[in-house]
Amino acid sequence: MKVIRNNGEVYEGDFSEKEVQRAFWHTSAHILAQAVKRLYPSCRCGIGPAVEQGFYYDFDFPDGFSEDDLPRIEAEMKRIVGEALPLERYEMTKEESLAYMAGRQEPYKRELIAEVADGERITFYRQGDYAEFCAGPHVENTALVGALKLTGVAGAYWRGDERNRMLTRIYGVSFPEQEELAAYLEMREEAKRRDHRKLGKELGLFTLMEEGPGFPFFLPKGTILKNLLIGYWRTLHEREGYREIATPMLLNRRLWETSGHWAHYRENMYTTKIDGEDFAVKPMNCPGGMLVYRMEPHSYKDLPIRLGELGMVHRHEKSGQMHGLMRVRCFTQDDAHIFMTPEQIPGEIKAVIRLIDEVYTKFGFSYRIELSTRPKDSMGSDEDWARATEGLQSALEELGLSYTVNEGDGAFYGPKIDFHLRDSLGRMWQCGTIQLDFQLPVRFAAQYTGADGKKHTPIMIHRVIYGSIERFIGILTEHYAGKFPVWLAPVQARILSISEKNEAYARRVYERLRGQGVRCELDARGEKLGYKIREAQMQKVPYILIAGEREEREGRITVRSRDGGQDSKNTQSLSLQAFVEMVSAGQKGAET
RNA sequence: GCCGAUGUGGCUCAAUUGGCAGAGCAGCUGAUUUGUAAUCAGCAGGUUAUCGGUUCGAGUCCGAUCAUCGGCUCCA
Repeated sequence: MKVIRNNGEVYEGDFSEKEVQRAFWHTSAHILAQAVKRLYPSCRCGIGPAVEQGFYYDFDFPDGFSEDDLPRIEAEMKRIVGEALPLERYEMTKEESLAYMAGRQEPYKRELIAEVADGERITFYRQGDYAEFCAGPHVENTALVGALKLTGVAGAYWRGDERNRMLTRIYGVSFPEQEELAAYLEMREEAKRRDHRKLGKELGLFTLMEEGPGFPFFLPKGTILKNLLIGYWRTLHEREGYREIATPMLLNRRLWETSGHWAHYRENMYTTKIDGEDFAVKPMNCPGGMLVYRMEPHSYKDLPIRLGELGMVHRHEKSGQMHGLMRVRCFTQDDAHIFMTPEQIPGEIKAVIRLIDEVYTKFGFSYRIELSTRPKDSMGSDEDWARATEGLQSALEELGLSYTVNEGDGAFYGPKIDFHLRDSLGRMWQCGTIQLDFQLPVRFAAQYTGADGKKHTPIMIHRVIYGSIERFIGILTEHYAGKFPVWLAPVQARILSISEKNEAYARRVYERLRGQGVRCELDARGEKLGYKIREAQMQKVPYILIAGEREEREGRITVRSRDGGQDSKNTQSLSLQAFVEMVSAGQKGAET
């Protein structure tokens, strides 16, 4: 497939190449715009780039737009593909293109052109009756788009700024071949099957109620999962020299003024007045941790002090932002605050990065790292920010990790390293974060006595590994498609009786396994075996144990796994002791 | 918060142009005593998210509110 690059050069490559894909999708976006302009001449065009999976185009429809219009547009796009229009690249000066645009109702395009430096050449691409100011690259002909589908409509602010007008964004995907589109749509279906909101309901993990939008209820099985994650976390942190604390949920306004939250984070905080005093529900754990540190004097010999806290925080997120367990209004952070001397910064940061890597690797995640720098609304001196940012950056570089820089995305008190994990739909979610903070210790007048006998201000790290246990559970659920490894499975085994005759034996097996610490359930209902197996498999219980007459005679059980059907690979006859050993081998996952 | 969509028993979904709210699964009762992905029959379950309006009549049309979904913006 030939790609016309913006310098006029023609490059030839396969659709599997990133550059060709982007050009292909970008051309698809132009076909979308061309179709829309043919059907809605009064519509104004914004921008239409290629994205990770497909493309979109932003339009300003003067008369509004609804999803029902998509089929018409899609049909027109197919017509344009059928017309096999060649794409032609040409240049104009800025002045020429502004003059050209003046005759057309395209205020958004004009705005973009006006920002180009004077005297610079501006490229346009033309396909049939449609031409557009565009930096390319493009594929050479609309006929190459063999399969396309418009996948959705959404509002999007012009240039991503919420003060601007909201445009209508139309999303689509396209491929050279029909089969590739079919494969893509099948992938989307699989993602839906893995959706943690669906699985969370089916597996009885959690629920959300109208009475508490954004405040998840953990059901018994979800609570087991949560507690197992916490147990693993505690083991790790004990090994790493952390001590755990628990600070109050509701604290006086004065504390939040000291920390800066009252000034910088107020719109996200739940507040209340009690006996004439303002209180806030904690949106972060750090001020509580600061108070604990400050409670008694410290020597440099005590540092670093690592205080862990599984703290539940509440943040009033705007209504449109909630998303299952991934984005909620109250969540448990696996937080810790590390107080240290400046010399200890590199070692501590690297230790936290290694710990995060250990945990993510254990669950089989690959992750993306971002370094976020000083935001507009922040406190502290430029010098401190520079030192803190440099500290994080050099730790990443010494460990040889690749990362991207996210300008202006830091916390208001310091820069941060973020770790992002992918959900089943390919959306990235921030989980782990390491934030270096020179501000809070000063604001709280935290101190330690140095070797020189003088008072010094410690440096502080805020860090989380899971990020939010809620979000982490959401991602884990999608990652495993609900089939949690044995050590994490809320129910590890379900014992099925075959008839009333062997109910007593099934019950004995159940009691015995429970006594040995296996998380199990008994299904002794008067149903047929096939029915019970079906249910156990749909619940994704790792081991399905059959306790019938034959097993009773031999004092054994038949073990069937949750995957696949009945065959020798999938079923085996075991003694109870052998089964317990098998589970505890899987249980090893809980250890570090 | 913004743009667009959706909201019917616990769950998944029906209900012609506005005309008696229905099914499957789950639940309960009974029968069946079952050998590897759904045994049969009966019963019960609803102020159609909430509030208001139009109409002889509203699940259906209109308005507001709430929640959810796809995005934007923001974030763990």
